[in-house]
Amino acid sequence: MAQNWKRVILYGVLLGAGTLALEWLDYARIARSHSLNIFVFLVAAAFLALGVFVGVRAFGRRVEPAPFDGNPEAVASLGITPRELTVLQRLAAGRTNKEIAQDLDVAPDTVKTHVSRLFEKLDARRRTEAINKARGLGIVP
Amino acid sequence: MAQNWKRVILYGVLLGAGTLALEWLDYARIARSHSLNIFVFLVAAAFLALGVFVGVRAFGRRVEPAPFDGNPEAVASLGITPRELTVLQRLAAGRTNKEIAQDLDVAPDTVKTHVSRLFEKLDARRRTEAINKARGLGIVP
DNA sequence: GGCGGAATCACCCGTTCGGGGGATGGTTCG
DNA sequence: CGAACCATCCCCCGAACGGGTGATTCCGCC
Repeated sequence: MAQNWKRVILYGVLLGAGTLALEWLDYARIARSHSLNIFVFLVAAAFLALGVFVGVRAFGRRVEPAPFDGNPEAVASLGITPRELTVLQRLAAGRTNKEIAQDLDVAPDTVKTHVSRLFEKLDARRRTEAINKARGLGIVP
Repeated sequence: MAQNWKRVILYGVLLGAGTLALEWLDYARIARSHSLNIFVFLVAAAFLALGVFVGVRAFGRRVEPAPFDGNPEAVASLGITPRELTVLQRLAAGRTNKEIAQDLDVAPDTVKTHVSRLFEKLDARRRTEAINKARGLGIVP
């Protein structure tokens, strides 16, 4: 949300810059010395291109239910600790407790504890359930 | 893909219509009787709006890796049977073998067989792995 | 009419999960 | 300092999972 405002301002500035650039061209002189048709065509083409660019950049993609930004809000509101988050990411990657333990260089029992806590915080009883809920929250891709 | 061509043609026609509309306005007369500034501004604004519209419609969203259409091609190429597919969908929903058995009104051992075959066909050794691969192929949401 | 694929079910066996419980260090904060 | 929290590890135990093998039924197809 915060980024959207920045985006709007950015493109507003871009539009202003484009307008100023046109002024700078001293278009009236061009229009007098050349065909008005050509000048208007150039203006139209330039703004058309600018419009396409702005349209794509400002309103393109998006919409996807969970854009996956790691959703720090959800992580924080659920009280998921950093260590638990790393475990959750590997859990969602389909790794076993033992594999996660080797990845993180800890004992399998430690991973079990983290996973159990994750189950509580995500209100899940199985790892597949935890994966689905984490995905639904955008915590995991 | 086929729809994209239609889309390109449609917007091409739209652009042509816009240009003709401008001609129809007898812009030269307007330009002479009013300020050239105003006229150019109007043209720019109109094409800018058109550009945004075209940009959003032609290039908006898209891109999502697996649009999820149930991907019948992948299902067929992997030789996944209809029954296995229904099992796979529930498997991906995070249900246990026993729950799936109750859903489909069969014995748990039957579900185990289907799941084992799915593992072979998806080249997975764990259900979490199977879920990820099926998702990557767009077979499940 | 037999042959193969599918769906169904069964049994065995070893591994993994998941739920208890408890314990130890280290930090941070009041 | 003590409480709270985090991370780490241990043990027990029942349930679920996964691999292997085999059997039956049904159906379509050559």
